Formats: sequence, C-alpha cells, structure tokens
Amino acid sequence: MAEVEFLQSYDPAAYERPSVTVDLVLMGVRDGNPTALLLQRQQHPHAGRWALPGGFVGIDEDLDDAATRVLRAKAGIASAHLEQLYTFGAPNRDPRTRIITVAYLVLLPEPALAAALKAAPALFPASLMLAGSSEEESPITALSPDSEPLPLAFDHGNILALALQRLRGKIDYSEVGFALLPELFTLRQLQDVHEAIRGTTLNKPAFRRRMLDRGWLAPTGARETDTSHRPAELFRYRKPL
Amino acid sequence: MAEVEFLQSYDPAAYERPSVTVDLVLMGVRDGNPTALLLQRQQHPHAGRWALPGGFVGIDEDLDDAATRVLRAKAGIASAHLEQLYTFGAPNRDPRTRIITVAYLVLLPEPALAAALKAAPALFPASLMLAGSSEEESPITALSPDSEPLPLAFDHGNILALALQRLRGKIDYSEVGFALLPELFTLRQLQDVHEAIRGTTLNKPAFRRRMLDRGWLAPTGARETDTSHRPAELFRYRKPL
DNA sequence: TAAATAGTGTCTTTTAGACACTATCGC
DNA sequence: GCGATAGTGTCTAAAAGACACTATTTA
Repeated sequence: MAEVEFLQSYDPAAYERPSVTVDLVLMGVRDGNPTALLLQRQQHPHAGRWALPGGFVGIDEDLDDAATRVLRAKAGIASAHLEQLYTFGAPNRDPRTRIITVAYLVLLPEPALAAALKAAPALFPASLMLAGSSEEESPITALSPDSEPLPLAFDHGNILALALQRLRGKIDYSEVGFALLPELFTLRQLQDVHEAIRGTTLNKPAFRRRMLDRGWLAPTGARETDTSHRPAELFRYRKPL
Repeated sequence: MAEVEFLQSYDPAAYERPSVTVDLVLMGVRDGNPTALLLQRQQHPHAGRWALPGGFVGIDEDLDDAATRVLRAKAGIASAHLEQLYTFGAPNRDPRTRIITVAYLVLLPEPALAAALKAAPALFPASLMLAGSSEEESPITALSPDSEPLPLAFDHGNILALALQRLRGKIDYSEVGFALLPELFTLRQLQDVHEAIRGTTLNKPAFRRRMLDRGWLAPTGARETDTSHRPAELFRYRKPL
C-alpha cells in the first residue's frame, strides 16, 4: 500500500478523472412562495424535464468563479448572494458519464428574479414545496405558475430540497433574508420573506423587536408610495459591527 | 453559444477534467481541546508539513463511499459520524495539477480517537485553536501535544477552520455532540464536550435542563465506577421521536 | 369618516443564567 | 466525618408569543 500511496500522491494523472460541473439554485420569493428558476431540457437525457442551470468547471477556474460565470451566462445576472451548497457525486446521477456537481445557492431579490426571467426567457419560475419528512418518492415538489407539477431532471429534486432546507435553517439567526429583498424594503416585506421561507406565520411585534434589536436595520426616513393606506417606513440592511 | 451549449451537454468528455479527492477532518475532543488527526507529509510538495488524510475518488465510486474507504484505510475506523463539509477547488491549491477536494467531517468519540492513534501510528493528534475573526495569516492554529505549532500543508488550514466552525455552529441545537462521546457517558462528559467545541464554559443547571428536556437522553440507571467521589449516572443517546 | 395597514404597550409564558444548597460516593 | 463531585431548588433576567390598542395614510 505504501507504493500505491506514493503513486497516488506523485502522479494523480494516472487516475481516471470525473467531469465536474456547477449547478445553480436560483432562489427567490414570488407571491409569497419560495421559488426557483429552472430550464426545460431539450436534449437527452431527461429531455422535457426541468433542470437547474449549470455548466462545466474550467480546468483552471475556481469553483466560485465558475458559478459566477454560469450565473451571468444563463441568467444575465452580474452579482448576487452566492454560496456553495453541497457536492453531489453519486456514480450514476448522470447516465452519460461520471459527473460530480458542486451545487450553489443563489439568492435573488424579487426585482432581480423578474429581471432574470425577462433577460433569459428560457428560465421558468417554479414554486417549491418540501415533501413530508418521511421517505417519499420525491423530496420536493416544483409547481409551475398554474400549479402544474414539474418533473425534475437528474437528482435536481434532491438539490432543490437541500437548498430550501439550508435556507430555512439559516434564516432565523442569520442575515440571509436580506439577500431576498431589494435595497429598500419595509418590515412587512421582510416578515413576508421570512414567512415564505419558513412556511409558517410569525408574530408581528416579536418579529419587529427581534429585527430592530439586532441592529441590522437602518431607517431611511422615506416611506412607501402608491399604497392605498398608511405607507410603511423603508429600511435598508446595515451590516453589523 | 447555443452550439457550445449543445456540445457541452452532448459530449462532456471533450472538456479537460480535474482530479477529485476526498480529505477527512478526523475530529474529537482530547484533554478538553478540539483535536484533529493529521499526517506528516513525506513527499513533495509541502514535505514535512501536516495534512489531512485523503485519497482519490474512484471513477465509479460515490463520494461518501470514498470517504468511508479512506477512513478505514488511513485510520482503521470502520464506522463513525461522517458528513460532507465543503468542496475546495481553488485552481492552484495543489501545485502538481488541478485537484478539487471534497472535505468531510468525521466525529470520533475519545475511545475511537485513541484507537485510531494506535491502529495508525502515522496519525498525529493536533489540538485546534481558531484564530481571531479578522484577516490573519492563518485561520487556525494546530498544536502538537507539547504545544508546538504544526505547519499545515496545502489549504488544509482553511479546511480545519471550517470544520471547527461548522461544529460550533451545530453543537448548540443539534445532536452532533453525542457523536463525540462513547455509548455511555455522564452529563458532565457531555458538558465538557460542548464546552471544548464552543470554547466557553456553560451553566451547569441550565445545561442539564436543556439536555434532559429535549428527550435526547436515556438514563441507564448505571453509574460511573473508579471515581474517588460520588459517581455520576450514565446516560445513553436516544434518537428523538 | 371609513377602510386598511403601520406601528406600539403591556401582560403572560418560556427559557436561560446565577448561585446556593443538598446528596452521595470513596476514603 | 472529610473531600470531592453529582445533582437540585429557586430567584432573577431576558426573550418570545398573544392581543388589543393607537396612528396615519388614501379614497
């Protein structure tokens, strides 16, 4: 084994290498639902099914850079909150050849989501519903705007489910929620985003207290316009000290 | 671009492929400190520096399977809590060739850690201290048992730092702490593990209340032996409903 | 003034920290 | 009984939920 060991560290090129891709979960909140942007596959395999936008990682390209490049190429988005999610590498996840994919979670404010749908007409918004906790056939359901279930390609259902779970786990105690809102927003919009991701309602006074006490919100003094009722104050996200 | 697109999905083999490895952070608590098991590199590059045990992913091998195989081959451990941590893929992280590594976190109870040190004499226990939050030269310090700093190979300092951060983030609200304890343990041992990972002390009554209220602990009725004082009750981890 | 939503005051409930106290073992 | 650590009772402080109330805008 010492010899094998030596060869392994001395000449990695001797080993057959897999292809590596990045796949992006473009996530936002639309009409009160967590939503991801999907592409319908035109070619075999899984033609007709819905897939995450993705692409191969260049041989001299950093993983984050590849994700950023794909984000621009497939959705026309120049910058967004982007974080690595998980790496999926089951041997037969792609029937063509061994492909290991590094999944990324991209969080889009509603305006950016709308802009992406316009700039990249192939993208399609799918609202997401996690399946019950037990072992189901599919861990997540993706619905088209008219509530048709969209069959998902490859293991992309698992990726979407993990993305939503990750977001749920983080939104309570971290600042990711702000990545789903435009620069100026009201406390109600912030609460709506939290409720959509968590899938539960929240207590209004407690929510406001929590957010304000954490020092994440800078009041702007400005207010909403075009409401038919009392306009709410607009806030801006302020990084903590 | 539609043409490129087509070629990409039709013939992934046309793209130059990176090597993919798994690297394991074998983590436990030793003498009240978070500790990882490292190997001293014998060959170029980074000869003499300390590295995580790792190995190449087989072309038809699942990532988790590769991690499990390396765990057994390099540490003689047949089973342990194992979870994927993060994928590191900076283009020059290895000077020989492009190597993307999927890092895994392996949690070892103290007896398993001692057994691994015995079964695999090349492994060396290093106690870990996270550096201050700001931009430092190194995000983590690994100290030998006699408190000598161990220089780390490749980007393994980043991997170790992320592993400890991940564990810190999870230990308060999840059940990972039990993966660092033997099957039977006392509440004091459980608290010691939590304190070591968090790097802070905890309030004893509050800690006991929290743990007992969550229903994670099954009393065994048995007690410690070989103490020179009142022996504590032994508990067992019980999966939640 | 009516409708609608923004925003607040306050009571209760829950949870965590502080700290002192009692309990039980070996010696 | 002494030393040492296990384990608990109880007060206080902080945070979260419930709920009703006031405030401010358009129409």
